[in-house]
Amino acid sequence: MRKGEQTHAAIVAAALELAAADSLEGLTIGRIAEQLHMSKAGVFAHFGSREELQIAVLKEYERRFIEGVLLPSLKEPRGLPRLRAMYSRWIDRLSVEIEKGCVFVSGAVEYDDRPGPIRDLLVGMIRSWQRELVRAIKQAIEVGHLRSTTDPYQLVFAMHGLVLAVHHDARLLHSKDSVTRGRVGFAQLIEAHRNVDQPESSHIRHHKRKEKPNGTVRRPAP
Amino acid sequence: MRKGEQTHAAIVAAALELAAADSLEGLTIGRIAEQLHMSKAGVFAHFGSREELQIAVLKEYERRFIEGVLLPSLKEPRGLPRLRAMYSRWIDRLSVEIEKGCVFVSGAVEYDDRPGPIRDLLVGMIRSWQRELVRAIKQAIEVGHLRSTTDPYQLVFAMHGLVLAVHHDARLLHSKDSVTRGRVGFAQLIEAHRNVDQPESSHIRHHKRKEKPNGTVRRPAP
DNA sequence: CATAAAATCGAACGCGCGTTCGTTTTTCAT
DNA sequence: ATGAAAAACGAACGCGCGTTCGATTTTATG
Repeated sequence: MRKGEQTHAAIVAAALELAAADSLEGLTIGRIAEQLHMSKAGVFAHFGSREELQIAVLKEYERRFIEGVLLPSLKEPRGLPRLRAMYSRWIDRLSVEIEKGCVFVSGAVEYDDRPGPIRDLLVGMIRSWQRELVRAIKQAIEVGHLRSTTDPYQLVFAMHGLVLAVHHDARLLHSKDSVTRGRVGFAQLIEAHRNVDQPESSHIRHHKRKEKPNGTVRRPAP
Repeated sequence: MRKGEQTHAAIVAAALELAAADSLEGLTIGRIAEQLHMSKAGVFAHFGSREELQIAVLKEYERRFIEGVLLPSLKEPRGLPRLRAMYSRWIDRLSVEIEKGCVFVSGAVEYDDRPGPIRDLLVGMIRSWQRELVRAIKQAIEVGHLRSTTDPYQLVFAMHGLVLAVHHDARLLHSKDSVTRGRVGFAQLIEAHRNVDQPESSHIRHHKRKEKPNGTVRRPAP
């Protein structure tokens, strides 16, 4: 049974690569089989349907995103440093994927009108990531890095827009400096919401946490 | 020969509708024929190839965009009013298309990796629109509404990102207030680049134009 | 009204797709 | 080493696609 899992993983890996280039909907069992020197039926047997294969690809993509973007950022201190890390690694990942294409971006467009399990999965993943961003922003407000007037989701909205613009300018318009523009845009965005009273570099954060000893501060009363 | 042009236009109109829902690449001659109660061959004969049909659809889309977004905005006075009108009408158009889908947005993703005449046409159209936005921003700087430190294309980049985010949140995430978020984001963006010395409402603009009587000011020395 | 031209049709072709199924090969615990 | 289980195969099916082509209908002009 070990061989099975092995090729299963190889198929997902190859499919992930093809999906990046041609999007999830462009995935073709024949092309995967060709790249792996297998028969179509051999590839097919591992999943039972093309849709199951697409779902496996999407889940693997999210796994890598969490591992490469979210988890390392959580090691940064709460507030702006962590938020900056999340955005920066997000852009980092995108700028690598720009050569091939990004499954989240192309999937978002392809499945915005195609109901089904794939769409549901994709929406769940993006919502989950946005929730993490909102949480990080709320923490940045709590520790005083961002103004309390900042609307967390509005900021996520603008950040997401910048990411989409980076993808658009780089892939469609072949712009060389789209990644730079994405970073500049974020810097300006943060500057506009920065709390001038309490600079980010101060270490008051730690004192504050001692004043409020209960660990998790998410979900302040609405 | 009059009947020919008539059905030709009807085909383009129907195709435009289908392309909005399923994107340009999802266009199907069979579906168009079905909707028009015609035969596939009858539809096909008007264009000679699917690609020619897609090109016709794209050109028609641009024609409507120029007519509905660009031209009315040019009637607004130069500076912030005109820039605001361009963005506002852009969003207006998008919020109508949100029900079905936007050809520019889906096309941008579908053709970012698919060379050919359609991609070239799409890129040309988007570049052209961005050029108009850059020009409007430069004028807003000249008349003193925006700070001279404003990087025109960086602002276009951020605006485009907001538009993409509106499309994304509305179509994929079914967000009710994505259009509002798009407008708020733009307002914040403009506020960040506003020239505090010279409020938009002042009419100094006219005096300035008398001082510099040469009509077109585009392309200041680089 | 006749008639050439233009428009539309219906049937068929080749293609690649996902999927099915019986067969064959490989794997792996005994 | 052996035999059952797992994995991979090859051929075929049905489907919808863009496209072709000869026949047919409709249009517009003298």
